[in-house]
Formats: sequence, structure tokens, C-alpha cells
Amino acid sequence: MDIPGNMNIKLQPTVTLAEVAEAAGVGESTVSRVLRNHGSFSQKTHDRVMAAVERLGYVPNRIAGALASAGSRLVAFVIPSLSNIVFPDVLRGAGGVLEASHYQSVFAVTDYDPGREEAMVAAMLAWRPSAVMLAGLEHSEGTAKMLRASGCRVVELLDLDGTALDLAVGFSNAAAARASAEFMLRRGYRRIGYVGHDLVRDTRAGKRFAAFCAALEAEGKPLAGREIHAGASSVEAGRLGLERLLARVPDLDAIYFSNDDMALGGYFLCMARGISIPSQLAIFGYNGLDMARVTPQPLSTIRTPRVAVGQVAAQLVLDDAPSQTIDLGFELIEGETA
Amino acid sequence: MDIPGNMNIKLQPTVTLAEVAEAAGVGESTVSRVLRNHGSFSQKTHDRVMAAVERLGYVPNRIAGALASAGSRLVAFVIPSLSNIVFPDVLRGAGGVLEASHYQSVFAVTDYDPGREEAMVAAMLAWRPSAVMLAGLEHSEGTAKMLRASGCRVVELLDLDGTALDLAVGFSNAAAARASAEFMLRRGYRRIGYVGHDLVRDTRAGKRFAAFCAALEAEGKPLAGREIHAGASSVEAGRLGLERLLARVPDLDAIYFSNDDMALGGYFLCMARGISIPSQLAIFGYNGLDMARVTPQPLSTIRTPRVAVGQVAAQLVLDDAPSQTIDLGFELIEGETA
DNA sequence: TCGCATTTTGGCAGCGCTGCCAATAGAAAT
DNA sequence: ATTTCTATTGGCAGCGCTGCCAAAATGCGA
Repeated sequence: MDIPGNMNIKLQPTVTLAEVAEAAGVGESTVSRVLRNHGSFSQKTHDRVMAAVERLGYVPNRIAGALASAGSRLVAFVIPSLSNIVFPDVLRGAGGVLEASHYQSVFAVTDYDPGREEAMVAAMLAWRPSAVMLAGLEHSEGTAKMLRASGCRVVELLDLDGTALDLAVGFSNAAAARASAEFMLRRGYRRIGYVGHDLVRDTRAGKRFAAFCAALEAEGKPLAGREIHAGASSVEAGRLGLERLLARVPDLDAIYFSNDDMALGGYFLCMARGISIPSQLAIFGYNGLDMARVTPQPLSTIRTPRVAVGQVAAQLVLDDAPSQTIDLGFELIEGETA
Repeated sequence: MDIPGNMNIKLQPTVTLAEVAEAAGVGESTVSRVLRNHGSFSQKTHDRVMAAVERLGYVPNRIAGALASAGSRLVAFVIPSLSNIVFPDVLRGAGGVLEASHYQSVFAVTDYDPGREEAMVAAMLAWRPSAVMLAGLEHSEGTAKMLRASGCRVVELLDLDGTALDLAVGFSNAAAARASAEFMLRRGYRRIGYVGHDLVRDTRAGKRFAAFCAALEAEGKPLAGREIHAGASSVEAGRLGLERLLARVPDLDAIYFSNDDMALGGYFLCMARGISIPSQLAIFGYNGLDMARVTPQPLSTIRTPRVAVGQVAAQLVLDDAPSQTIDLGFELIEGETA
């Protein structure tokens, strides 16, 4: 007689290595060797083992494997967000390289919160990953300490303006911002405003802002106005931000946006308002989103090698490269909006 | 004297539970109980253990924990792409819910290839995850077999038009496409074209296309033209696709796009060409991207609850809910482009 | 102070697989 | 046929943690 409540209990009829060995009539270690194609074994044995594996539908247990061999082949990503396309792009680049080498990706999202970052890093470290990849160079004391103590590789991504813990792959946000400022001044813009998002939490945006302002000041043309949205960047925030800034400071001739999402919002506002770009108002972004190349006027921006950052980071880990910093640079796109 | 080649060898000074127990002067199981806050122990013991943990910088090894307790608290996502914002959105929704319950997310990208999907599912299953989340209902024979045999929960996302293996969370793509067709006909468009991307690999896009055509035909107004881009969807592909379609079939009065990315491309083409929307040409998309709400004219489209799909899927897994299908529906956005 | 019910605690056998090492089987050489 | 060497193979001890169970400590009422 079945106990009703028992219906939910699903007994996993998990097939184990030992059962495969039994079925194939060989020893456990032989099955292990065949499956990992490691060590030597005869063709006959190989076939018998594979047949048993097939027949039983055996799926190796990597938890046990990782414990026994002290190698998880897991790479942990602790990223601020999945809404900002930058991070999926990096994941994509790294994921492709890692999958080819049979590594797996685990991720956690911090929402730009250092406290959450620390918690997530601890949680990831519990899986003894081969490497931990983080955004940026700013981390809490505790995070850095754990990472150092963990003994696993650490890769800090998308920022080179500071000191890395181990490996760093990216580009200089400050240099990108300076290049943007110089470009805009060269083009003759004189009353430049800034529309950005939360630059305390997004430290890379903060660094760009600081460097941009400094570059303008160095040329004696300080920032003529700014509007900072309190939350994350988005097209809508960019549109709103520009609207507010123009209401306060109408006579600007160019706007530097914290990134392309924001810039597109500004671009759309101008289109809706009939503000002609760039003659009445110039727009400059950051990131080089694909979308921003296809707008009626391609956006003037900085293109960052996001996918490449992921790929290079992954490759360094696979190669067990010595600690180093790799600058993948950026490209200034002279679009038609500035 | 150091051997040069030895420098790379990093001996992980991994602290173990046993060492913590030793340091705290208690038994291993006591440490385990304290750390998991499970079972009973005195306050004094608790403090001593925590102090030792702190002092040694102990990070529990979840690989060992998972092996011993047969519970990985890992949820695997096998998704087609990270470029299409849909999937990061789902990950975000699910990730938030899972993290709150101390589950971790592992992911792999299939690039819309069923063969790769099968390989990725096998790789994920090797970690004995609590659940596997997949996009859509179409999977290879082998994938389905493995999944069924695995005994772990399976959640199929973003598609309800077909048969689910276990849990399914999403909405009907066919219904969304029908709603779109009916809306466009109701608005009076008569020569409707389609601009899409690879609809064999992206089966959900394929289902929408089929349902859309069928709905038009049912009203005696069959599709007046189509242009299908061979690769993934993108803003650029949408722009190019519309350009090509109009070259072949100039007298269309509305276009149904395979998704909002494509639609935005079409929108930008019209702006660049001075084609007035919607009077000369109407545009209708699918997905309800945030960006499409902020363009000078908000895009007419179907908004899908992507983040909610992730959240609900995760919650079902956490609740160990019985097999079921959950329809989260969609919303038709009457924008200004159709 | 003693007996009994609890509350705490420690010991230890695995979880499923890998790595080491010894044992066996074959192959080649004498 | 015998020996030597090499290609194969199996046994078994962990990897670090959890779950079970018995042992020890504690609390309480009589």
C-alpha cells in the first residue's frame, strides 16, 4: 500500500562508477581511466566500458571527481549586473573559451554592492573554483583577504586604473575618458555637460567622470553642467537626465554620457525634441554597443573590447599565466553625433 | 635553495573542518552543526567555533559537503545565448531568488545548437544540480533522456506551445503572434511583411512566425513578403532585413519583426530614410525591451515577463512544486509605431 | 544526593571518484 | 621455453564533509 505523502520522494537511481565497473566486468579505476582517456587500457576494455556506460546511462559525478582530484574546473564570475550588456558580453567571451576546455562557469550578481560582493565571493570560493573573475579593482578588505587566502587565481576585469590582486584584463577607463574629452575639445565643443548614473557604486563610471572633468579643466574648459541619475544606467535614465540637465543649463553644446545606454536615451530625446545633432547638441557615449552603430546617425563613442576581455581572461587562467596586467585598449569611434 | 620551476606550484593551504575542530577544541561534527546552524549546541561552543573559523579564515568546502549530503544547491542554466537580452533577464530573475536561498547558478551557452545543448546538459548534470533550466520545449532525444534519467527537476522556459518534461514557465509564443496579427489587421494594415532571423534554430521565433502567418491567412490577408536573416537577431540585421525586403516588395504597409532588436533596426532605417512611421510603414516587434519604450515613438510590441519567468521558475524549484505548466502571459503594447 | 529526561558532543562510516602502487598479462628477446 | 620489459589492470586509501548513533554532560524534581 502506497503512502500518499511518499509520492513526492524521488529516489535518485544514480548510477555510480562502481556499478559501471561491475557491469563491464572491470575494476573501478579502469572505468575511470577509460572515461577520462587517461592512462592506458586496451581497445577491448574501452569498448566494454563504453557499452556499459551507454547501457546504464551513466553520468560521471563531478562533485566526487573534484573532491578526489582537488580540481573543480569551475570558474566563478562575480559581476555587478546582468542588465548592463557589458557583463553578459564578458561572460560570453570567457564562457566560449572555457567551455572548449571543459571548464564550467558559475556566476553571482552583486548589484554593485561591495557587501554582497564579499558574500558572493565567499559562496563561490566554497566550490573551490580554479579562478574567480571580478569586475573592477575595488573590493572590500574582506573580499581581498579571502581571495588572497584562497590560493585560486583571481582576475579583475574591465579596469586597469589601480592595483590588481593577481591578473587584470581590461583597459584604462581614465584614459578612455581623457581621449573622449580631448576629442570633444578638438571638435570645438566648449560648453560640455555630463549625464551619468550612480558613479559611487559603479566605480568605473566614477573614474571616467573624474578623468573627464580633469581633462576638461586642464584645457581651461571645465564641465558646464551635470546631471546624475541615482540608479543604474538605462536608456530611460539617459533621456530623463538630459531633459533635466537641459532644463537647468540650456546653453550646452555637447554632452558626455556615462555610457551608450544613457547616450542613446539622450539621442532619442533630441530626436523627439527636434534638437539637431551634432550641430545644436553633440552626444558622446562609452562602450560601443552594437545598437549605437545602427542608429540613423552612428553614435560617437569609445568602443571597449568586452568579449575579448572575457576571452583573454579565460585564456590566462587556462594557461596558468603568471600574475600580470593586460591592457586591451579601446577605440574611439568618430560617429556622427559629436 | 629554490628550484626555479617550482615557483609556479601553489600549494593550497586549504583549511579544513578538522583543523577548525582541532583549533576550537571540539569535534568535527560540532563544527559542522554550528556552521550550518543545524542541530543543537551551546552558546559557548558556538562562540569558540566561530572564533576558530575567523582566526583560520576557514571557507567550507561545498564540494565535500555536496558529496556527503547528496545536495549541491546548484541550479544549472543551459541557454541559447547571452547576446539576446532575454536570457540575461531570465538569469537575473532566477538568480535573485536563488541567491536569497543560498543556491548557486551555473550556466552554459548552446548557441541555439541542439547538439551543443545535449553536451552542455550532460556537463551540467555531472554536478548533480537541484534543477536544470532550459530554453524552450524542443530538445534532442538524448537531452530528454538524460534529463528524465537524472531525477533532477527540469524547468523549460519561455515557451508553452508543446509538451513539457516537468515544469514549464513562460507564455505562448503562438498566442502572442496571433495577438500581434489581429492587432495589425484591426489597425487596418493589409500588406504586411515579415523581417526575421534564423527561425529554425530559434524555435520560438519560428513558432511565432508560423502562428502569425496562419492568423493572417485566416483573415484572408496572407503575408505579403518576408526577409529572413540567416544568423542571430540584432539591430543591424533588422535594419538590413527591412532594407532588402523593401527593395523587393516596396508596397508594404506594415512589418512584423521577429523581435524588438530587429524592429529597432527597422525603425532606425525608416528614420534614416525619412519613411514616416506608422503612416507610410508600420512596425511591430516582440519582447518589450526597455529601450523600445524610449525611442521617439514607443515601439508597438508584445511585452514578455522575462524576469518574472526566471523568478517563478526558481521559486517552483525551491518549493519543490509538482510538475506543472505556468502561463505568465504577455502584454500587447500599443505603441506609436503600428 | 540520586535518577531520569534532555541537551550537547564526538566518533566514525560513508558519499563517488581519483591517484598510487602492486599485481597480472602479453610481447619481445635470448 | 625462460626471462625481461612493458602494457594493462585492480585494490584501496583517502578527498572534506554530513548523518547517524551512542556517550557524556547538564538540568530538575524528589
